[in-house]
Amino acid sequence: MLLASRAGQFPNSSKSHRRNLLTEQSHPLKGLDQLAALTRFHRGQEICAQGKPAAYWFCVISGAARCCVIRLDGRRQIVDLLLPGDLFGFCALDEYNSTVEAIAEGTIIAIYPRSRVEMLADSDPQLAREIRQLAFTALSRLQSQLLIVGRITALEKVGSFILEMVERLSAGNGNSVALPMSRYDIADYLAVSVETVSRSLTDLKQRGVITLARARTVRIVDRNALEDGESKEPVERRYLAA
Amino acid sequence: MLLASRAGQFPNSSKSHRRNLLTEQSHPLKGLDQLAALTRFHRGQEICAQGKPAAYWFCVISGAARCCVIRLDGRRQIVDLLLPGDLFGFCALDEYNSTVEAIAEGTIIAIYPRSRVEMLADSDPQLAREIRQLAFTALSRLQSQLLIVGRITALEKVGSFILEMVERLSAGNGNSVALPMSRYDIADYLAVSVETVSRSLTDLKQRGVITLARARTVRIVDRNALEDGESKEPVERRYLAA
DNA sequence: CGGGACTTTGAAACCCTTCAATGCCAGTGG
DNA sequence: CCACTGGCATTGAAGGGTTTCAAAGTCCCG
Repeated sequence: MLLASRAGQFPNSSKSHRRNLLTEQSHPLKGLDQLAALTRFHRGQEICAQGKPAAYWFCVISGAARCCVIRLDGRRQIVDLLLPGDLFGFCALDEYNSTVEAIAEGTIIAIYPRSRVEMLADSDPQLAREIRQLAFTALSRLQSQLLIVGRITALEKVGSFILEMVERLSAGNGNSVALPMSRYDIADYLAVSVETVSRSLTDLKQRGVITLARARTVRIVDRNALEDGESKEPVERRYLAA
Repeated sequence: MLLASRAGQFPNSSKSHRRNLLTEQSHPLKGLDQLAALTRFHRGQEICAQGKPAAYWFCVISGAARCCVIRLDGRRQIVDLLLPGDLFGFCALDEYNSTVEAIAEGTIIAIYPRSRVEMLADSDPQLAREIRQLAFTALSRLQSQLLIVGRITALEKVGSFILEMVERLSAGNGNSVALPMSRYDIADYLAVSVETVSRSLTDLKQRGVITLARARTVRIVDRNALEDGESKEPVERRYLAA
């Protein structure tokens, strides 16, 4: 029943994918693989919609997605960037309070029927703990974003954004990233205009802090400059902390 | 053991309070009352600290608290405002990633030993669901804040802030609030300067959108103006929406 | 009644948004 | 194969909003 309606909603889902990907890729909620419907999404395709019944939870297997809210004035705010391993679809009420769309072409999402997972969690405390853990991870993602959006200058926002993306997409090591999202996405994530994002990147490039092989390929040259972006007198602060 | 160390850490906690308040006040996690240590905090007093082991979860019984992070440059960002009924202290790792301080004098917090609550949740699926629910509520609080901080002008930010505070402190009905926090707190919550907060409030007052009986007593006169604050041509927008 | 924290107001400098236009790149169809 | 189209990215200039620095005003509590 649930599977049937889901198959109708997400025509690309296939069981052949499942066997390959869920065993190859590392992802949380391993214990739920038999409940997961793996589905492939096109760039821009909607995964779940604000206002619709919150019947599923989702996990990014590969690719990327944006969780966004459209304001009354038409502006879009991205309230979460979802990368492989991230669980989403949580909401306090019965309806999704945001819309999620795939960013990368061919983004693969594991779709879990919420009520069945919750029933399973009722009898499996370990699973319940994993779900809590993933919710806490979502909380800390949002807090990080709030800290980035709360910075003063756009240069700081873009700098922190690059650091975060390198951290999350390169698994901590490495200094370069292939950003999956457009300047528009970055702008709506940081709550600044597209032009400002572009200017900030150009600025960072000209200062020798980053290089841009192609528009979306960022390499960090001077990590300290990015990290110190938060403070105007980095040296002073370090003494205070010590 | 846990109780002993806690009593040392929070000298104001008392069992006499517990019996009165936990029965009088409505709060979540009713089933955990026997684990809760009710503690009273002074204005500005620290409830939990960034970097310390995350051994407790907390619930605001009365008063208010701010969850904040200090940046390298010394600026403070408030990443959550905690009001009666809000659960906090969740974190993805083993240490708190933010510091929580009481805002109102005599704020009362229920303190739960995390490991014992989690053990209890292992054997009580209903409790596990309640905790998840409260975590999702925390997520949606954070998302709301992100939407407010992501607005363009300070006037919009302050306007949304007032609406949110009326909503959360007056339980939805009523048009006036006694804000428990200072302009500095509001500024750090909205990521703008104190002066801008003050100017925005003055501006709203002079436009007849709100009145300020005393500095922290806000009454909404023209709710539409606040809600339309997201758009620059409120009249136009209304036509669009219709 | 005074001190201290909180709040408000003013003016200059700076940053961002907005509007406009150009440049870049890939995919499509002739 | 090439021109064309549309989405994405960059750059420029003007205007407006916010920060910052400075100072005065207000309120509460001891």
